[in-house]
Amino acid sequence: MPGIKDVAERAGLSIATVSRALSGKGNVSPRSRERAQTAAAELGFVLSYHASSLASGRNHNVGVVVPSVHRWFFSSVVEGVSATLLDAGYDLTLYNVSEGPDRRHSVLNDFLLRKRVDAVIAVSLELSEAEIQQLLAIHRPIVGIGGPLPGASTIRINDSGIAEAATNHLLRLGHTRIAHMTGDASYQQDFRLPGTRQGGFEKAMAAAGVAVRPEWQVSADFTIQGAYASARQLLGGASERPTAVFAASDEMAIGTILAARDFGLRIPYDLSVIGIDGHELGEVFGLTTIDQDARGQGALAVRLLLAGLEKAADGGATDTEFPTKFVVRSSTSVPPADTAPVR
Amino acid sequence: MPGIKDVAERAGLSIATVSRALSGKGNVSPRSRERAQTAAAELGFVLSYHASSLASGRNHNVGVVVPSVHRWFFSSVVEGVSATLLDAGYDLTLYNVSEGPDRRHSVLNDFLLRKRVDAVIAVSLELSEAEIQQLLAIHRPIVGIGGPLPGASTIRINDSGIAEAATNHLLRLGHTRIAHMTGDASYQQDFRLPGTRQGGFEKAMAAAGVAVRPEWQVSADFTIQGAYASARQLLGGASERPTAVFAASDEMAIGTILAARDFGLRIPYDLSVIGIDGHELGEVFGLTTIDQDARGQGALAVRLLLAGLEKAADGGATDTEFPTKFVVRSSTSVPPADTAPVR
DNA sequence: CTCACAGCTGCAAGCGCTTCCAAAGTACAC
DNA sequence: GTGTACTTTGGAAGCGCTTGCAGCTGTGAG
Repeated sequence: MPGIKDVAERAGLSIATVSRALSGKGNVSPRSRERAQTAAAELGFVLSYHASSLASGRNHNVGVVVPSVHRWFFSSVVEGVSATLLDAGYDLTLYNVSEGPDRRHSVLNDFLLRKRVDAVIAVSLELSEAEIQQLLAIHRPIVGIGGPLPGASTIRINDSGIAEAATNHLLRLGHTRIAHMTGDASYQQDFRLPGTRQGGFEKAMAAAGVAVRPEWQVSADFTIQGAYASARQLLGGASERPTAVFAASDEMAIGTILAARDFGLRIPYDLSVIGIDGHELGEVFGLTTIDQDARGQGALAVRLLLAGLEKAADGGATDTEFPTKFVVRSSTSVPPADTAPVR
Repeated sequence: MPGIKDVAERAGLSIATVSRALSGKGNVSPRSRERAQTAAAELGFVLSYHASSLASGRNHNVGVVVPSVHRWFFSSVVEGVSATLLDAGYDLTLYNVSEGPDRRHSVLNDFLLRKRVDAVIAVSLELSEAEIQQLLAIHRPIVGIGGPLPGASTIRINDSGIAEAATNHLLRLGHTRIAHMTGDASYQQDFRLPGTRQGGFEKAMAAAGVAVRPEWQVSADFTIQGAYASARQLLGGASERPTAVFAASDEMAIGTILAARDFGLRIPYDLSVIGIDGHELGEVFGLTTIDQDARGQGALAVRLLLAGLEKAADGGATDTEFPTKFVVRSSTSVPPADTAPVR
């Protein structure tokens, strides 16, 4: 394996100059730069990552901690992060902590803290106070996406606000019998957010003077299949049926639609459904939703981090609200005429 | 930040002994080990990743190259890989090359080759001859999953065989009007496998003496939404309708089911559908499928790699066929009675 | 009691770069 | 021609560990 020394010899330059030429830092005459690059190319030489990092103290590597890359939101974010990082010449070290607190703990201790990363992006993690302290203690830029991370910069959407907007959309259409499917991920403690969306729903309902019926408040695990099961209960029960469902995620909205179809309910004539996310499948189901550009959030997170890294600015924690977009499709409309089906 | 030196002083040992104690290599008396560990813990010291790597020549990091973490198969594999690597104390550097050949090229050149990884796992990548050579040239263990990678070890399922099995399942039920939805990902050159599954389908059909109708051979991009669009064409056309569809992936099978429902077709009475994958959503749709344990494949890949790394065995390229499992649910049954709906 | 051997330990030489520093070269104005 | 202010260059000191080597200690056998 050729080393920088070999390149230097071949180019007739000193090691120092080759280093500067190849890394682009410092002043090097165009001629020297050219010669260094040529020599490096001829030898098939690339700088050793570890040696560079050790000597310079920089890693060009950011750690991304996610609950599970297998889920829509997280994999979308990771795609955005990945593309942006790669463009910037950074590596992405992925920590998929789907296996619970233990895994999370070992990741924090054995990996992140081992100075391997210049920065970390934490997606929707629910960390303990101690864990947050650990993270902050390594004094590296951190940004949290979609989850509270006291002390660090965060990117989030206005969960409460969009939940209100979604609910208001239904209310304005004339619905009063509105169910809400909230996210519940007790089986996996890493999730976040149910609260705020539910809060927005309740706020909008209260503002409109419409009662929230407890039996129409259901929950699911954010998956299509989980929502499907919950929706079957909601819609198939002996009690009165809602005329609209606001699901806290598109996947849950889709699960709801599937369940509704099972009962012969037509969307949107018999039941309106609205979600949140901007999931690719939304189009197939004509799903009205509020699009949060997950990839965009990932990309933004990287830009924030890199800005922080370049300036070495400890710039304090900023809290960025990411914009969302209301997408009206065909899954929502006015409620059934007054002769609505009520068993 | 404390260094190993500080630990050594505090423990009253030499740097060398502390290093051996903490890394677990070499002979250290239990007493020294204990003291080193205590001192390290007290100081909150962790070995520097880069320094260790530089000095030892090992990285404890494997690169994973995938076309897109946003897709079911890939994210499943990554989860399996991630969990297994984390257990083994390795880092996972993710290269999500969804943006085409350019991105792939830069990943190979600027990242993987920079000696940052001890090994690489390539998932379903369609690499050029030159790219494969590059990969092999770095002399690190490589394993390919679900894609041919001449010269490297691979893990794959018997695509042709399971496609035959799926087709035979339909044939045995009495179907003769069988459509096949094959995978086509021209928009993204990184994918793999359409060929072999389609081959298995044709083989089974030929063996049964059943004609393959060209108009019943459709393709989609492996997504639910793509398959939905294709299936609408297939099922809504003016021509005769098949009584069964074998889709090359579960997501495409689900897209097909959704399209069928749009036309009022009942599954499986009017149309049988079978897929391949073992997708979580399969249960919701009662989808008959052939389960390839994607997580398991990822885990196996890691085990193969680590085995190779430990032994420094150049062990030669092995080709492992990963077992699959036929899962019969409710989306397949006998074809409609002879008075089948034919327009 | 001595010797061979094995287990421990510490010294010091790197691993392959980056970057400080000082020296040398270059350009321009006076 | 001289002085000033840059730009460009090379020497060399690390970055924070790992590990070969040699010395030291303790053990059991002879």
